Amino acid sequence: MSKKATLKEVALAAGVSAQTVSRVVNKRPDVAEDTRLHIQQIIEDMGYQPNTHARSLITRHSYTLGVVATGLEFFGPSTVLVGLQQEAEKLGYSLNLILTQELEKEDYRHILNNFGGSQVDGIIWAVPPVGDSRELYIAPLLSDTPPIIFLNHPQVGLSVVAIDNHHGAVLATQHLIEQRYQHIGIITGPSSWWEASERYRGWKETITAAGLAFKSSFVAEGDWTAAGGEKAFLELVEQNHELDAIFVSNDQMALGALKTAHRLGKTIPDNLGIVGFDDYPESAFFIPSLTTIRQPLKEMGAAAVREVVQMIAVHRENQEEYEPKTITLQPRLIIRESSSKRQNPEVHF
Amino acid sequence: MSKKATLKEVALAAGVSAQTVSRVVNKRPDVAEDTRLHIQQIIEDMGYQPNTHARSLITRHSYTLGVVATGLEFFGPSTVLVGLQQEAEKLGYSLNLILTQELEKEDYRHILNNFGGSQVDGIIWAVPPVGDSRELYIAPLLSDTPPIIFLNHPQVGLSVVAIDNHHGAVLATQHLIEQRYQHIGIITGPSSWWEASERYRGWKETITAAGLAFKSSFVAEGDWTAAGGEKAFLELVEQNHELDAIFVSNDQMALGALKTAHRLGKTIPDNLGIVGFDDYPESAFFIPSLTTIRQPLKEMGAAAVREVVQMIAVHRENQEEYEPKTITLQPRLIIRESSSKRQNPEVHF
DNA sequence: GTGAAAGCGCTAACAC
DNA sequence: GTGTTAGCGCTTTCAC
Repeated sequence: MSKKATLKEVALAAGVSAQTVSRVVNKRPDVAEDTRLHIQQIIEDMGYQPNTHARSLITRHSYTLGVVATGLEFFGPSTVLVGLQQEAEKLGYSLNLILTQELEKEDYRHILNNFGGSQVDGIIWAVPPVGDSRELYIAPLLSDTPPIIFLNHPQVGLSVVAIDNHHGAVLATQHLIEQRYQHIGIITGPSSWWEASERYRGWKETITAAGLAFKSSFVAEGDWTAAGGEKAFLELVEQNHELDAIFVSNDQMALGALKTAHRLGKTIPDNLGIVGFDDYPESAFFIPSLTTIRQPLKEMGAAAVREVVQMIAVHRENQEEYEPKTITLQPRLIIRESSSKRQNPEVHF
Repeated sequence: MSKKATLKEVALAAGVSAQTVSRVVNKRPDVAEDTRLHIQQIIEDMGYQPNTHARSLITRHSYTLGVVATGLEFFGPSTVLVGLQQEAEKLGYSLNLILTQELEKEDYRHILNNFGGSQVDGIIWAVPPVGDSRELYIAPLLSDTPPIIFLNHPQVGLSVVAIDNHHGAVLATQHLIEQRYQHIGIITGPSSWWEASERYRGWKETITAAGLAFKSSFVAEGDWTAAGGEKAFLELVEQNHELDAIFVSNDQMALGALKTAHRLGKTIPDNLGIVGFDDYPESAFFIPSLTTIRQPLKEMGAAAVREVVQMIAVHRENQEEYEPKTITLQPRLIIRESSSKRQNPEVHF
């Protein structure tokens, strides 16, 4: 009982050869029905579980996916992880999880080496690109790694699943314009983040296209946290008395903005319209409830797993490279109180 | 380049035996310094990575921990996971992550079987006990599993790392009493959850000990969500006009309560004191900011990993069982605006 | 349908 | 210090 049963032991107990047991375990058709039933019974009785390591040693695949992630304390990344895990489980894969703290070069090489030894069949890169870090690690990645897919991460010549951050920002800004706000500022994420700059781009293009004023003082940089949002909000309103709406690049910073607006006696949405980004579960319960952009996070995780499993299959059959693919998912606007001027009926001229 | 180098190939290239290379890879002392340097160079050149599966096949340990978790979309569980992963990495272990959706029997057996085959050295059970589910799966666990540790999960005769939920509730309730609130209600989590009932117990004992009124109408059950908190809050205030404080069993439900109080024109903290539980990162930015109980979640994860690694070591040396241990971590009170009566100076008679 | 032999990549035990 | 032999638990190939 204490020691695990092996294939050989099952074979011995069943009075057949190891191969026959192997056939039963792997559901091969070429086993007599009697034999199969008999062996299945013995397997059940002995509580036999095939050793996946021994198996993968010979089959060359582990049915394990390596996931490199970060910021799991936050809603976004952890929701993506849920999507990854659920889809992986559905497709018979398990997940080997690595978290990074710092986003520097040394780290990455180490992680990839690590995956090299642990025989993952594919890698899902769920660490956001910050600054020029992607230039740093792209080179060592290209040779000798299993299929790899990047999440929310522009990569030339590699497969990517991304949410259309630019379009999300456009939706948010357009909505504010439709609500007849005229002077629309932005609180961005850290400028070194790709996602932050995409959202900024969407905002800027939209207000410019609508003929609204663009001033550099309309832009304040936050750090994704509520505290940072508070600080950026103060900067913005102190420097721009005319501002009547702000697109905040995530919900946490928007919460900081909401709180500070409340403290300053600015009425939202009447004095000031606010739209966030992410759709935290709590955002519907902020005071006032927060209009925001919902991202299909679980779907992104699931799509990444599906794609990388595809890549693995192709990689195995033909030795040739898989055609890099970019899958883009669309976010959508969730309208709540923080952006709906009450005295402004929904009339557009 | 495309095919991975093996030990044998390195040995061939270095003109030594496989064994010697193995010694170098495993940092054994009994290798001549010259040989070691030479081999290390070749290893570097060939980009050799030892195959962990082959290794664990023979050493009998995989340096992998199985983690069974759920609710990773939420702050608590995902923060615990961060603690788990960080400590695991520190100790040279990687994580094999399984998420459960439903908390029923079938599921569990399947998961454990799965771990059986994938050669995890230990298991961390991070799924909260709900109802009598623990009775259902405890039996099959006991035989034939690697060392296992439970998080926030009472288990007779097994190792556990838990946060003292009861004490946290005592802290919260005592704080409200010190603030001179007199009629203190509670919004609980689902009664089938162990954590919820522990918090309830702490509240009840504390108000009773203080000689305050206990009425069954002072208790409303929520479902951990903000929407549930809203509903429970309405029940509570409609049925008890005298209520002047509520201990809410988590911050999300507290947020729902805060919003509803605001809508009903109840002033917090003056009309009504609120204390939450969890200390979400956002709780400091709620309106008003939320007094709450902070749990050492990362520490819990880290402690669990340390403990299970201990258990693995003992399990390997002496065949005898490891002495089950219960590690209890203390939460602490974080005082903010939602519980501090302004007109009430801190005078105790 | 079933079995025997060989070997995946590595390390344990022992020889020298 | 270093090499040789054996074998972890499994699947593949090929024989019968």
